[in-house]
Amino acid sequence: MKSLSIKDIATKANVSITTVSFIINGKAKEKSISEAVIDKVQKIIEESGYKPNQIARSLRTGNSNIIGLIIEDISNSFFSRIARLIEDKAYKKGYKIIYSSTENSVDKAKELINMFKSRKVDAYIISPIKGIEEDIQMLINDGNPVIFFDRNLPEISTSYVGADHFNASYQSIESFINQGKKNIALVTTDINVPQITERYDGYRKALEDHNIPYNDDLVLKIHFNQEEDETIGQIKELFNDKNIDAVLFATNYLAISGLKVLKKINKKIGADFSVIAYDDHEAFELHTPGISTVQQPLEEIAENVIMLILKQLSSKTKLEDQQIIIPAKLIIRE
Amino acid sequence: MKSLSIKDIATKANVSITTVSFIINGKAKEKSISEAVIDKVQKIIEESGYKPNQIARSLRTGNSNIIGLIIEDISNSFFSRIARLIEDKAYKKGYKIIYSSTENSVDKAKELINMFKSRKVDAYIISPIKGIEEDIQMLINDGNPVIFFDRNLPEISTSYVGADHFNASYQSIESFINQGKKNIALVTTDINVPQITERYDGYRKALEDHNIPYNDDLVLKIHFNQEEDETIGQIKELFNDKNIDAVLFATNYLAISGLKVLKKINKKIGADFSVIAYDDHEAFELHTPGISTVQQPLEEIAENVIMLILKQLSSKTKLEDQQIIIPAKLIIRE
DNA sequence: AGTTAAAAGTAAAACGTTTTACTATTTCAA
DNA sequence: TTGAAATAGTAAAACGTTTTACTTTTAACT
Repeated sequence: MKSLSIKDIATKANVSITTVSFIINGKAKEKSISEAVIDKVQKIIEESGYKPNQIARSLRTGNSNIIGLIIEDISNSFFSRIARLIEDKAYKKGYKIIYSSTENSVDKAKELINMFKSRKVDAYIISPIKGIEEDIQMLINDGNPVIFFDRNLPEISTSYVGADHFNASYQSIESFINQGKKNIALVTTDINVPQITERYDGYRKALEDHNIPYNDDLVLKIHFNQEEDETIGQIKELFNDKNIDAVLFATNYLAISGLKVLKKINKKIGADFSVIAYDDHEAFELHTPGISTVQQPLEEIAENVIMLILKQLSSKTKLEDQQIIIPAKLIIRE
Repeated sequence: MKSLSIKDIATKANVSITTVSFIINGKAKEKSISEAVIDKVQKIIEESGYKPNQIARSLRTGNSNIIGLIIEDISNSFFSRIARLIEDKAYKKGYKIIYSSTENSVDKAKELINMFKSRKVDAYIISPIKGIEEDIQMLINDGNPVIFFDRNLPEISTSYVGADHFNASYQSIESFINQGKKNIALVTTDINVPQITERYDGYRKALEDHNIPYNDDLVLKIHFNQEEDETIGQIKELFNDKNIDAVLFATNYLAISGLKVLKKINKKIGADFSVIAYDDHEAFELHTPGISTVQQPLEEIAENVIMLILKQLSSKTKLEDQQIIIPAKLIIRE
């Protein structure tokens, strides 16, 4: 069964296609279409269940009312929660979100950008990875609104919304130090983006400011794409071989791997071994004892992302780039 | 900067639009275009970075190479994990997935269907909710491939892939009984879909088969859309007021609320109080003691969904409906 | 009574593709 | 040397909208 077109409606109502189009788009008044005709056409549309073909519409107008969201991995709870919030807020403004995961693959990221481009999404919300700078610069050059969140690419100048990773990390380490810890480890990834390096910088600076010598042996950089088993092995080595009394995990999935290790080697979290995880997760609240975490302000991040995007979409001219850094919250659990 | 069109390429190559189109779509040979021309055009396409406008393409061909995925909530780990798997597999076959959450709202579900429809997605993968039967029936009548997963709607006849909820639930309860439990509670939701009612039926049947009287007081039906605080309150009441030695949670988020209650009232899981959760979650593995769970076969579900969809998409005729029920796995953790 | 302005509506081009039906040239067998 | 078949390619219609520029009718004012 072919679906109805504007032509069918026009025929049924005995008016021109143009008239129907004006009515659909709420321009009837301004184009001086009579009440009688408006009512008639609207009734027919209602009864027939006609919905305009968005593809034809996009082809003609050049925009789609769709915002593309590119993230690392939708099955990571940080991203899925933020995706949900962004979707919610965009939806209320009449925008739809389509999202896809890069899985940290440069090739897939590029393909996704191409797919979104050839589908003419109106704007891009991206948690970027290294290696796609050129592609993104092209998007920007072509006049597409692009906004980064969570991660940033210093080479690209565009708006960015993210948490204050440096300070969150600094404060975490400081809280360890205040508890009297001296041998503080950092488990992080080797992804080379500011969002991650800032956590490292915060770690280092906090040690330095409190006159604790930095020890490279206590920093474990996990390769970003490896199997969890391998990660667990490396963390186990760290915990077994080094003398450690506190550890900061730079992402929630690293923390989860770390907790699995602790369970396996039967090491208890307590007075002589403290843990803080970056990015909250349901497992941390439930854990006994509760795992302290750095909570990213998801709601605020989503809010600001959407706010910036919508502002740009409704403006004729290119707005100035903004860097919105939102403090993260250290949640201490016992 | 306007993006290139096929026309630009044709002009540059000094050939017709038709020729370029044939080359792009790999029909050059069959349409007898000479090697020389093919090479020339391909080189130009390569150099210029031209990408066909998918919108125009969709408008003309009537399909989009996009599959719409409608789920309840992308921030629920069951859905986000399955979404990721489906996305992965579809991607490898050249299909893109766009997904959106219904949040258990009939209105939003209907809107999503309309949005997908007006964007001409090639197929629909839906975890359905009550109240959208009519809309889905229309999709099917219009000849769209539709496949349900996780949940089913008995009124609609279409393919379905899901876990064997009845037996999973039955086995869970049986394992309680084998441990000598007598007062077994069920915490479930009041969503009225087979996927949920089967879990209830399995619970009841297992009790019955082992001559344990069914007690309505031990079944708590949580309203599907309420705040977590309220849920926690109700579960707390159940745990405090009734004499219970085991509990099956029918979804992972209910189990998480339940674990929070246990932590709060300081009730320990152990010999005299057992727990099984439906749908695994990282928190369950990490929990001390580990929480036993019914693991849904995510990989197989995703696999079968995609397999059925692709089969339908590549077939001219409507294939017969299939109901694929996959056993779930009871994981006992100590 | 004649002019102008407003009201009510429409024809047709354009968006960027795919595809059908066609033309013109070359090859080759009889 | 003819004519059929193969080769190499193209013009134009169609997909379903939006929008510009236009026409016709009615009303309003001198």
